[in-house]
Amino acid sequence: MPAVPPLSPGRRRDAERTRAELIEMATDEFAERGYSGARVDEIANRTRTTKRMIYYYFGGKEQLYLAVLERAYAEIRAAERAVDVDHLDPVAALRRLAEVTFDHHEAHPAFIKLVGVENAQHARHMRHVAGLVDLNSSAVALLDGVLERGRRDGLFRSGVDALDVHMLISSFCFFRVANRHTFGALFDRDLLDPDRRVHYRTMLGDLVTGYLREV
Amino acid sequence: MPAVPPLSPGRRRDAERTRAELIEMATDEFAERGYSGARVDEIANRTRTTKRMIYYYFGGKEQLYLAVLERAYAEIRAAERAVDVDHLDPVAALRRLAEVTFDHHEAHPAFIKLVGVENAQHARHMRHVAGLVDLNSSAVALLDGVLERGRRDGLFRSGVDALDVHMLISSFCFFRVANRHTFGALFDRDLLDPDRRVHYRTMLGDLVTGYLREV
DNA sequence: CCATCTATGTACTAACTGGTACGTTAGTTA
DNA sequence: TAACTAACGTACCAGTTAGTACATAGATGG
Repeated sequence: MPAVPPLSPGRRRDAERTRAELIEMATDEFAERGYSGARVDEIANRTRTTKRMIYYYFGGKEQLYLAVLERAYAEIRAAERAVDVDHLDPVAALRRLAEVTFDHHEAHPAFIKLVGVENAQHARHMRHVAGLVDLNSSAVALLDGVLERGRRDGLFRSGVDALDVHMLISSFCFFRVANRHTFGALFDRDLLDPDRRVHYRTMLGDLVTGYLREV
Repeated sequence: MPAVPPLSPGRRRDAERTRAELIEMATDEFAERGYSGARVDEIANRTRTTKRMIYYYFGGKEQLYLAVLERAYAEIRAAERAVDVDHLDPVAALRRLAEVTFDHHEAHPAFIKLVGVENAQHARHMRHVAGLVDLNSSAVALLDGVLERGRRDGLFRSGVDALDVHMLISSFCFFRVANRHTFGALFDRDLLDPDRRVHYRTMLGDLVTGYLREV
């Protein structure tokens, strides 16, 4: 008789699965209702386990929230690493980076909401998540390399800070996702309408490259 | 004996003052803690009156929040009306409009937070505040007039939507205020540092006029 | 100065909510 | 297969919080 797989799919007790399921559902709940609005009971009810397990694995609501933040940023890390801009000319590379951010924001609304939740709390929790600073700094370093290449080639003007460009890209992408509801209510325009997606994606590229171009 | 002023400043019972004070403090509390995070008791404690008055004047937490939202937008309405761009050339007018938005965002962080709170709730309450749509539409109409003038003078390229320009301006200003905490934590840069204020204000003007310029 | 209504304060309650005490079962190992 | 431990579930508690019943004092008109 061959040994059954060590972790069968119908397994009753599976620490990893329970943990992952809690984080998954907690992500939605925290993103949807904010930190204090999120209900521990509701998170548990969405899973196949009980509230008790939140305290067993994480210790409490706050630590669960921290775990959610950590995983959300870890996912972005993975996505950003996939970008390879070295074989593109500076202008195309800049556009590519902006587009990756654009796509990422659109594909991860829950993450965007978590960023909003964190800011509402003055980023108090985020400071406790190790490695975040290094991660994001490297993203800016990548951008800085592209700008440097562009300056050398005489394509970009000098005196432009990479972090400012990153901020510009982020602000455009963030606003489109985060504020779509008030914007829609005030101007009757859905910023996430698929028919306008290409338009805004191109607009962002035009903005960024336009800002870098020599006058 | 002359009659004392009908509404003396030290007046014990003053419905208007009590109402206004409640809205004032509720604005801070809702902006700081979000809708569900805000505590009715805390709002009352910040005023010279009691929680009872919230129910007496507004009916409940939700209606108080609505009153807060309404007043916040009414204040902006007044500020935006003060802008007079007709005597400026299109490029200068465009910069001026962007700067007014920039300044307004910086001066009203509580309002920015309320916008975030509203988006977190899918703008559910905002739809019930009458007159908001007209107000904001007129702001875009103003912008549209400037763009039209610029096109006629051959200064701006055609095919640019006023609402898109408005979105660009808003996104830049909004992000700088709303996300300063996470941005500061991740990149160790305070976006609201007074020393960088002029830089970002100019950057926004460059961005907008650059986007409109013919290539 | 009296009658009346508006504005206000106090003291509650019912429901909610994060957290926990305690018992039980599944998987593992000797 | 017995003993042991990690994983899990139930039932509950204590603190909090939006909302309210009720009493009362200030303003106002006659």
